[in-house]
Amino acid sequence: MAQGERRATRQRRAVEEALAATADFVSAQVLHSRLRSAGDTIGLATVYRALACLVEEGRADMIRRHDGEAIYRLCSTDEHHHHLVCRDCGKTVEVEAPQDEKWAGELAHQHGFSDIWHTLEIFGTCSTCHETHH
Amino acid sequence: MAQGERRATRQRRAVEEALAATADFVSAQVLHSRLRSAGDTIGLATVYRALACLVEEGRADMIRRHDGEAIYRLCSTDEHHHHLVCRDCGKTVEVEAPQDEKWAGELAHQHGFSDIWHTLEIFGTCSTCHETHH
DNA sequence: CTCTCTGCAAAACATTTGCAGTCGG
DNA sequence: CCGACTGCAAATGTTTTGCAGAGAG
Repeated sequence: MAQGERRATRQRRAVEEALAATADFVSAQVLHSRLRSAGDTIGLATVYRALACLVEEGRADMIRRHDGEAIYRLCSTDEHHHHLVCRDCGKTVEVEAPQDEKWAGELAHQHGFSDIWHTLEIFGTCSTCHETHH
Repeated sequence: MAQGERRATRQRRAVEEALAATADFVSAQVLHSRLRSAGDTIGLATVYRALACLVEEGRADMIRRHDGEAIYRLCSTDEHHHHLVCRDCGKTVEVEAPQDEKWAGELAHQHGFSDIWHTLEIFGTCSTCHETHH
């Protein structure tokens, strides 16, 4: 957890590559089974640990589905942004909210809050999944 | 789950009252221990079931903390709104985002998404907890 | 060599479910 | 009375942790 050094191992690399190969948000579980299917030998715990590192380093985003599962994605930019996520397949579109940044900050400040952090995620069903449904 | 009739029981009422007595978001676990401490005899599973009903009926809101725990609160209005929540004590301020509603809808539509749903929660540390910290 | 990382199995949690008994309407 | 509701314990599903051994630097 606390980074004393942080080593580049085969597994760590594999997780990052798998994450990079996915344009959309994926859960640790899914990522793990993909790696296994691809022939990699890696434990689920290791996937979780690797993801935690990436998030801690600020190289990946983690958001929560409404059902509580955590889903991850490599950050494409350093800037704060939000997502439009398909709740079925996970397909993601990165979007930015015009003035939410300062709006949220000011609002919070007015109420005496500090260390502000905010989420804005839009979930929906993408056209592909919509058709597939029935 | 599916409402065939829905009965008003002592436990159901107790959960709703306890929720009403709390201006802020609370987790099912916390609500349960409060009820127990207050002398009520009620099972944790029942609390979960009661909360699920309230949410289903649209009488309560459920949001997810970043750590994945679900927290609940009675809805004060029927209108869609967002929250400014203290991550330490749970203190909540109800806020509304100017035009996020239509913005999110249009944006999603442009990308072919349907059944839109969105979250916008602002987390921070309220002044009281900020002082308490050190 | 040393110290972090890994795998695995067990543990920790939050939440759900199966069931037999309870009780609202 | 009938069927929804309850408590409890067991089951789930995700994420974390303990530990002995492996491997990066």
